[in-house]
Amino acid sequence: MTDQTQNAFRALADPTRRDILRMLSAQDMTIAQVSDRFDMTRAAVKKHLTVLSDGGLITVEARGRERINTLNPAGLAPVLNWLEYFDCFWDDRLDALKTAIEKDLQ
Amino acid sequence: MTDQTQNAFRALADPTRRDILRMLSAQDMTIAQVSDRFDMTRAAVKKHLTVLSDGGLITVEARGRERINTLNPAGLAPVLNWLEYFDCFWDDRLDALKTAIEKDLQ
DNA sequence: TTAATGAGATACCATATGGTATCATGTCAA
DNA sequence: TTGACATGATACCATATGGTATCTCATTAA
Repeated sequence: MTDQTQNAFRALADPTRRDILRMLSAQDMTIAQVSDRFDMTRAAVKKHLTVLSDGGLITVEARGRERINTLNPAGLAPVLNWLEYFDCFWDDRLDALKTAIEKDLQ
Repeated sequence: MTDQTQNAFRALADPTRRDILRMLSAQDMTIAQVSDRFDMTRAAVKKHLTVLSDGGLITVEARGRERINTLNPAGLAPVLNWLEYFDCFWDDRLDALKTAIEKDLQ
């Protein structure tokens, strides 16, 4: 398996990082903008962004003295690819899965 | 989101645990059987199985003095549910995603 | 009954992780 | 030029994590 698979799974393992991804899905943000939404220091948020970048889930682009963080949905590919391996089980137990999803949504 | 979401993502974050899930997709296994396939102690494997169980990704059933570990595909539901949030981006960038998946498969 | 065996429980260790504080650097604006 | 500001970098801390060793318990087989 590629290293990206591990890096992506690791990046997704933290709830703060998953929240950041959702925020970035709405709009690109600077580090300061992301930090404003969390009760932690900018340095801590910066660390999370580095992990997300290592996982290929975001891209960072310099714009003057700012750094624009952008969601990179393609970075989820290794994760989806790994999960696809279990598709055959979902065929068998699709009903149970759907029920579980609906329950989780409640 | 439910606690199961966090527990499931955390369980998937370790490569050993992902390997265990793939093994269990082929057949149910006792702790000893799983341990035989890894270069680590039974106690370490047992810890991983506990994390997988906490994440709802496997079920454990006692049979005599053995414990049968079984894959629970439905436990992936919270993960899939979370990932579904990004479906709208995949619509936009489906080609890039497919390319990324194919690249990851190589 | 008595070992042998599969698993659970606990203590312990090294390192990774998530966080802070602090200082340095580059860039924008007056 | 000179601050002010967004970010980078480093050192440091507490706790989580992945691992081992060891002991105990329950069950199976001789």
